[in-house]
Amino acid sequence: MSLAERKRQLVRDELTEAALQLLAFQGFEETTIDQMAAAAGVSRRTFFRYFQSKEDVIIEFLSDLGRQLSDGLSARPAAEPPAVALQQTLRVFTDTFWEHPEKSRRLTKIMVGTPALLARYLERQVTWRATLTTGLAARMSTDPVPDLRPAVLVAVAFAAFDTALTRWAEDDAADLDTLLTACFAAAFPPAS
Amino acid sequence: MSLAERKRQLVRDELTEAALQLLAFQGFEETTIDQMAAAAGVSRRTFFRYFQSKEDVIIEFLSDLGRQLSDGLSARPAAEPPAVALQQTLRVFTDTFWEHPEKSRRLTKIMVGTPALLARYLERQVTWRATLTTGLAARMSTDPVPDLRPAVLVAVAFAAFDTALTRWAEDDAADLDTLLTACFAAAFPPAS
DNA sequence: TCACTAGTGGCACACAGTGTCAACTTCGTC
DNA sequence: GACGAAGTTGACACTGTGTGCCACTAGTGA
Repeated sequence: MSLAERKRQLVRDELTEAALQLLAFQGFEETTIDQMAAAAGVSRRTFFRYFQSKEDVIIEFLSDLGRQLSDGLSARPAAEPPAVALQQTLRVFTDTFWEHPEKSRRLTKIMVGTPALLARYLERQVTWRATLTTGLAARMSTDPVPDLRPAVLVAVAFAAFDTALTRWAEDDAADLDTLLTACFAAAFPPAS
Repeated sequence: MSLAERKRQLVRDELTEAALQLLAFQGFEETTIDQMAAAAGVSRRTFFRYFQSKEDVIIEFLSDLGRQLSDGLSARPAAEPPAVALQQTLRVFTDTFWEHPEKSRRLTKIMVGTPALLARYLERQVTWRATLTTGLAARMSTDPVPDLRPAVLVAVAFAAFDTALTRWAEDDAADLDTLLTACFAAAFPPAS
């Protein structure tokens, strides 16, 4: 990695860390971009050269998850039933979270507890759903336009995931993997 | 309704109608509040006395649906299985839409197609989910905190609903009720 | 006629986000 | 080491959202 790239990464990290520090004891709404930029020692204009919006500082950690998700689904064995394949695909989240457990939880709590951030997350989820739906339709060898099943299955999978994630953010003692398994079991009853 | 109230309603209607007119051939992002206010013949300041945000002009039509949803669920017979009760509860949407079919579809299309509006809708759905979860837990006579099933069932119901709604917005020939039934059938397989 | 109230417009302000430009750093090339 | 291209930055200006405040007006009742 070149010097310029490392410098860029440094500023980026400084910015996110400063943002998290401020958010921790002010809320998200109460923290201004000027404060985050000042705390990181850069100008407001520079902030927007690293992040597209105020929300992006927090949401960024799930930026390239879209590609990972579609890759994950196509990596699952073709014989696997949809519900299992989807559950395993959504493990990219738990895997990513596992790299920085305490930070992930902190971010998730903030995200779930802040309407503006939750909205951005859900907005992004819509695009993930679309890609996974086409992927699932392909492996089910059906056309997602007349056949609603792929879209519904993906939506149900995310419904289970969101429930697990929300609970995980609320309950510090909970384990995300356990919650995920429980939610998928409830969402996809044994018969399916 | 008093004169003052009717006047207020008049301004409100004028404002939403003006907004829809503008949105129809500009986008949502491209339309400013100044334009909407000017088109309705009021000041920008007055706009914010009727709507909390730019999004609210469009999203408003699902404002008191939260209460209707929880009322709807508690009105369902106790013996009814959760999946059926939830599907019937979500009919408040189709019922509401049925009052102004063409307008509802227009609004839904705009909503589904505009990230900012979709985000607001999903944000609101989160609160609906919470209230329906407590309601469903009560009728299942279980505690939603350790028992994840109520939350998951509600989430799955909305997953089915969203899929139906999205498809309905995309396909002009489709019937929302038919789509809803199909999505619920796919989300809650006969075994459950 | 005199308050009282609700609705309104106008003004100022804070903040998010974008375009532009001049200054500066980095890096490869001669 | 000098030089120019390319990338990074700060400063400024500007649009647009959303809010607080105050003065004005119209209707309402005493």
